[in-house]
Amino acid sequence: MDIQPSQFFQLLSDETRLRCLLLMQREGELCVCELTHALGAIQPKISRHLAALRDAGVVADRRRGQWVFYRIHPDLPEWARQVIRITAAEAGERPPFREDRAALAKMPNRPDTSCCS
Amino acid sequence: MDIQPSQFFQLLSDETRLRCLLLMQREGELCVCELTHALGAIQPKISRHLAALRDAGVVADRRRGQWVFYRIHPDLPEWARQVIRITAAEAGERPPFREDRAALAKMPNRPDTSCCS
DNA sequence: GCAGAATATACGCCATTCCATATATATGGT
DNA sequence: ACCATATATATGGAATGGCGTATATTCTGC
Repeated sequence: MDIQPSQFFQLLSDETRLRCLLLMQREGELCVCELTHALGAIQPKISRHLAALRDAGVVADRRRGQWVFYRIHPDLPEWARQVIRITAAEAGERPPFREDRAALAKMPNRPDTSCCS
Repeated sequence: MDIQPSQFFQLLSDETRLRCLLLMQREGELCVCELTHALGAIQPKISRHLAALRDAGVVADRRRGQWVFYRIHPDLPEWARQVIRITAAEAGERPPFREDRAALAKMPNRPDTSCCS
């Protein structure tokens, strides 16, 4: 579970992937439909980008019922976690990242809260 | 002189650019021929990547005689400098970054030292 | 088993990026 | 002015990457 710096940065270079990662950094585990709603994107687009992050070991996925929850991989090397943390601190209060969190907060029927686990 | 995170990461996602940046992080100012020698790359390749970094404000250039020296831009935002620093600390002792420094150290007639300034 | 919801993948298309070769520009020494 | 060195850019081709649409898979509730 090692990742080359250039590959890691390549994954962060896409705004959709970066928005997903920063959202996970703040919110913890999120399912595909939450990310889809928060970013205002179509589902295959989110799934495709999450697959890229998963294949590289940057995020981990966990199925719970019909939902699949993604989170920053617990075994992600510390330097990579630091990069994500620093970026979240810098950009987290600015568009489009701030708006992503706002949209997520307003999402109705979020799987975590709407139903028993 | 502001840079978007995704654009910054896109620039770091190319190994040639990353090697140049980490080398500048360690060595300070370097000219094109030093980077060309250290990476074992052809000159237009190095120039092209340096131009991309310069156009984004990630590095600054300074002409001194027939040489052009590049360095990490002094006005680069702190979060971006941190990302570079963290990456240098992580990868600096591993290939190919370690070898780049070794090759640079063995380079004959480096412009800084071979001649009066 | 079937219907519907959530997620994943396949496909074709377009945009971007990287490359090496060739050429242009700038500087210094004579 | 001329030549050599250092650097920059232009160009065309190959590879990569992102996109939306369509479709496949996986699960839940019945």
